[in-house]
Amino acid sequence: MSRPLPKQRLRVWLRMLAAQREIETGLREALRLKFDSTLPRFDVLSALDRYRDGLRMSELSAKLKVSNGNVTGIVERLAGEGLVERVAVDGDRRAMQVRLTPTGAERFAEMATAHEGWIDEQLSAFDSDELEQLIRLLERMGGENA
Amino acid sequence: MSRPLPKQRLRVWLRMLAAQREIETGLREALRLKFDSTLPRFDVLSALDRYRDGLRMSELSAKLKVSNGNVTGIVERLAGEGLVERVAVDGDRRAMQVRLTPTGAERFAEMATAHEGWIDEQLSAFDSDELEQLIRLLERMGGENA
DNA sequence: TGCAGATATTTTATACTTGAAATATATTCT
DNA sequence: AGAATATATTTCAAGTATAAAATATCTGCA
Repeated sequence: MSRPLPKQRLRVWLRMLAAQREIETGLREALRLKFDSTLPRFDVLSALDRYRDGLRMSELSAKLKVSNGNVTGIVERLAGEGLVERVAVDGDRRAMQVRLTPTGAERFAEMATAHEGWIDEQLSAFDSDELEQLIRLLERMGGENA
Repeated sequence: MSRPLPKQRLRVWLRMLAAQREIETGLREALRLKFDSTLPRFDVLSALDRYRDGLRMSELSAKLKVSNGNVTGIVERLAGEGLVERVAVDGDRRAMQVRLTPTGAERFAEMATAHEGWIDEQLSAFDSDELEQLIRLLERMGGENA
């Protein structure tokens, strides 16, 4: 005799929000204290680290699933810090290619190491099997995505 | 021969972020289109709906786990829409009690019904057993919380 | 009583986020 | 070529979010 499905689903959703918020709060603070940075900036650096040739603004916002205007601001700040650079795309004067500077790459490497450690702590309660279970379940959440 | 634990944990985290973002994007848009409202506002109304006598600003921000200043702004807008009201707490002139207006209660009831339906859709892939599994796993995520 | 410290809330500065409008450049079609 | 349309990006307005400073009030204690 379990509760009705819709309520159960709602409960899962609320629990997920809570877990996420808690972990994110920790990450945000750690990033601020250790690197004087933020999660959105980390996300941008992370995407650019994976694509060393750089990405266009629109590719960047597509990868991160945030709006174009949003990326404009974050990249602007990262450029101000000397961590990324914007170069003209030849053949299309509308477009901008963004990529890590050497400093940015170095910086990101440090941040990524720390980041992985923090997540490892936050999810330390789970063993390999449980993590696999989680992945499988989470992959089916929302819709038809990777 | 599975991948190292820290990487696996990172993968779970990233997958969780993705799922959450996707669902939230849908919710946000639905709330905007159907109710000309937002998720943060919904969250505040939801908390006040559970505590019909009202909550103080600080109780509200504690429940929602957002900063005090943040709640100030959201409540201000909700008050402007006539959905909540702020009343002085007698015995403590520093404090403010916030509660739903009748209009706010009505409005929230509609929103809550729709909200539950949206979540039900987003998590429609899961049956009762899987939802229980998810709850149990998510409850262990982060730290020592409910 | 009166003041030192604690508490409740708002204000401020800064950043992030979106959706929509604006700008600039490309492309397509006749 | 020139106009209409499409694409890439930025700008804008509004809202959300935090941390820290400022206000206002309360409490406990000398």
